[in-house]
Amino acid sequence: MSKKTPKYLLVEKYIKKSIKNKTITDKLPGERTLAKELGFSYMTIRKAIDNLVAQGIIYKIPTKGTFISDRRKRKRTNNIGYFLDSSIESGVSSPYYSMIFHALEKEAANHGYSLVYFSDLNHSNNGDILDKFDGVIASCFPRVENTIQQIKQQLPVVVIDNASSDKTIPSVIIDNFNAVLDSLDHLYQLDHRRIAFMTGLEDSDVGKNRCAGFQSGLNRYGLELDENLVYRGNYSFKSGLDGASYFLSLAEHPTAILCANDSMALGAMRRLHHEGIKVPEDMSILGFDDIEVASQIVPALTTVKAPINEIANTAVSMLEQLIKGEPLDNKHVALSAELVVRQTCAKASTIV
Amino acid sequence: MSKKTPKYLLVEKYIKKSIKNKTITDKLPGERTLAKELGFSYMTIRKAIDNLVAQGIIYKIPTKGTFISDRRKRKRTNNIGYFLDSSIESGVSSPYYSMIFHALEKEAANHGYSLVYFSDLNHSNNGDILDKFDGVIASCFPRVENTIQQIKQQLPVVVIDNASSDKTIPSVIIDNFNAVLDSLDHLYQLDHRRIAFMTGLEDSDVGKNRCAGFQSGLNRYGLELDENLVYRGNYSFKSGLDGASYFLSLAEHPTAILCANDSMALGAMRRLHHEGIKVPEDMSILGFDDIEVASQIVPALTTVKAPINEIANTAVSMLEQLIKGEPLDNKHVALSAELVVRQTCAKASTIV
DNA sequence: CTTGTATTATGCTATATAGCACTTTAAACT
DNA sequence: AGTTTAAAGTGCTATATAGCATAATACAAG
Repeated sequence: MSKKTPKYLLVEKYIKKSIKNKTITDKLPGERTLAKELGFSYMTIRKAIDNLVAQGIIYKIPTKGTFISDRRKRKRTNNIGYFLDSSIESGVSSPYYSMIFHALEKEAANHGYSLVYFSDLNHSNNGDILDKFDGVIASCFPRVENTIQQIKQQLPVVVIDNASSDKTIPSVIIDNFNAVLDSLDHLYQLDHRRIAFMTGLEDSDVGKNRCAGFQSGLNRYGLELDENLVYRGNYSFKSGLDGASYFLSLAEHPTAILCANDSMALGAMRRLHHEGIKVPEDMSILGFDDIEVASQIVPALTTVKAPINEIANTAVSMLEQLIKGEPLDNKHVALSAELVVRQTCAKASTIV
Repeated sequence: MSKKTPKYLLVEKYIKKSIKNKTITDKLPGERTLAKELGFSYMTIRKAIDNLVAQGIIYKIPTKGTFISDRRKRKRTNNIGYFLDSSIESGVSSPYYSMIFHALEKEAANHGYSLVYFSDLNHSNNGDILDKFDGVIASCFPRVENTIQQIKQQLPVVVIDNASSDKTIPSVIIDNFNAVLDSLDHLYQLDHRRIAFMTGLEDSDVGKNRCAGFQSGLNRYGLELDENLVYRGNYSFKSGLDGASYFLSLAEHPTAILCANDSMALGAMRRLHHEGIKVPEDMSILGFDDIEVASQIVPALTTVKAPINEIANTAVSMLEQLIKGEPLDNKHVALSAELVVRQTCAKASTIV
């Protein structure tokens, strides 16, 4: 095939093979030794080795020797990848994730990294998209755990939104449990007793913990969980619409709806308005996330403010440590979120 | 400083300088010639040249010679940069720009590129951030023209949102003029005669053309431009708030407000609601962009839908052509935007 | 005017050799 | 036992030289 393969290429191949076969495990023989062993001249061996160094396969320390590169020591790209599954509705342009992305980008820039958003491991024409990154921050959902495992094989990963079932992967999440607990508390203080809950997807920790917080809050006040007052949504505006319709179809309406995110709260508000039910006079609404419009709509939405900047800050710092090979003090961080009271919750009316 | 700079480094420096000084313009002298000229040995010169090749500064063709790399022939990164000035409020997480970003990312992925958002040329720790890109799509505003010129020196650029004053830079923009004309038409058909206009920043083409469209629409119907009915906003929610306050302070209220973007429309609606003025019964509101919430709020906003996907599609395709060195048929593309009628515009009430 | 051949220039491969700077190790000397 | 010195090993720089493969050019022959 090739007319004549240069010797230095043969040497390269030989060394590569030796590494793969683990004939060589850590340190290569000295250049002069190798030259004698293989029967080529010193300078020829040198050229081969220099090429391998350029390829990042091995590295040299003068006066010490030549060593096999470990994966971690690959060339720095100063890029961080942000992975968000493409099945998320409107992806990184959704109100919540666009805030996350923006905060991550700012924080990454502060640490000297560029942030690259990707939602697919395979869309890169040439080679692995992961080669572009020093590390990855991923929004974790159960359906995406496989992908995250793949990424983990090659790069340091920090997971946000949900912890991974693989507890070796560091995570930065929101303390959803207590946030929902606080929300429910707020409604209880306003004399609400028939409080409905509009869940998000319950496959994830976020969903589960928000549900658990709701359940636990009810318990605290000695209220029973009425399954009829739980609507299983999917975080979308439309499911907010549908959820509200459902609650209105009940013989006894709830007096308040606690929504697992703001988009559903918006949907609920719209449907209620359409049905002539006033928020907050006739029905209180409480959201989660504090997306930008929450404070802009009429009436302004009472909601839980997700600590976006802290999430970004923490996640990027953790990832940077991993990239540098430093150990983490806390692998799993849960940040608390504050309720921000605006206009969509009022005293429960006695007439329902 | 350095104990002893190796000769090959001196040679590298010398060659680099020669290229910069244009002492060498296209082709380098032969390796042997250079060796004689500089008084170093052939192999030393060779090493220097090989390094420069590795750095991508020059390239060699056997039997032909060694040549200075054209910037265009640098190594492909398969990244596209998206530049959005950091002075844009909430940047890429703003409702409009997050849609743009998301659409660009999808389109870039379709073409095998990753999209990297950046808002600053200088935040990269090591080296030029532009080295990471094959080309750049930039949201163009007057205050940013300098930056775009800098980028243009190194990379192909396509500009969106506004055309650059440098007409050699290809652009993809919205036909704002006709879009506003259509909006005004819509209001006129609903019998509005006192139509207010809430402008965006008038430093850019977007702002100017939306104003011009407004002016021209008035002319078409023989209406006078009443300067009192123009409020100069800045695209922010807050300026929508303020603009509405201003219009309400007038002795004679307008019957409709045409807003240069949706965020201001949202602001206006909020203020109007606060003042007890019903939309659309008492006042019609018309926005621009069709951000996600526009269709979700109550009442749903009548607005102009920006052709986000077409913009992304066109811009990425154009940029790809530039990257490949192919010529463009149309350097400047203007896409038309459609009015989408929802619930915030009604027949003008006779009583004002 | 074409054709074939020789020359020349180019970068590429390969080898041999000499010395430098630095670190580790071993030996020699208090 | 501790210190000093010497030797060996490492990768790095530098040079000289010989020949290869290819392409362009020049030149002579037909």
